[in-house]
Amino acid sequence: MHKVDSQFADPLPLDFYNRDSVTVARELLGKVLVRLTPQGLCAGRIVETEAYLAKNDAASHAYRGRTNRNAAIFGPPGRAYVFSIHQVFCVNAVTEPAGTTSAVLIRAIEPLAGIELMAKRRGHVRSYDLTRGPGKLCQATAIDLQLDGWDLTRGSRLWIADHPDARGVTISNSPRIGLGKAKDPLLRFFITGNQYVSKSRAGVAASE
DNA sequence: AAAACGATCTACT
DNA sequence: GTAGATCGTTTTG
Repeated sequence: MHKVDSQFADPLPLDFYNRDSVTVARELLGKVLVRLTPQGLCAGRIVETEAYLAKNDAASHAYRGRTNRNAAIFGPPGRAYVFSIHQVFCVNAVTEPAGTTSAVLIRAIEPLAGIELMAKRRGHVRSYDLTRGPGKLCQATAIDLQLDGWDLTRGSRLWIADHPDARGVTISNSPRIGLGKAKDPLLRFFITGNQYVSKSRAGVAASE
């Protein structure tokens, strides 16, 4: 088995996720998404997130009730919610206590480790396209439906850790992506100026 | 059983 | 900046 690089070894604890989605979405920026497979370890710094709220959030997958697909977001925090759409997968971190339906979508990461492996999975694309986008980062790190409901606090297969060189990040936010979402509150968060943040959707409201 | 719907991506101009 | 591909999941008849 591959030895986990000690700088990424400690998963964020349950308490980190057991808070409201907006707080978790903001604080996930700068953290490191870690994926361990038999092929090796991949890791990337989270640079873009999007919060989905428990109640009155028509954009949430849980808004119209529980189904087989969205069961994970009705469960406890600190788990992954993975779904497929348009031939790709997207990954969320479930937040707030079990029974609520909040989550944070991971929209982009900046590659830190296992870059060769990620590039192999993605095929030949320009470097900044490697993990810029929720579907792309899942392809690069081999996240699929097998990880739906996975416990992110276990520190195996898939987890999130502190950045080894913790430093302040400058955060901005902007409306959600997608049609009809323009009037939504500012629930998409990203690290200002990072090349792996979605282009053409630059932030509107600086904060922090 | 059929139809509709995207928390997307790529390839254009 | 936008059109079109594409398919698993959900909803409807």
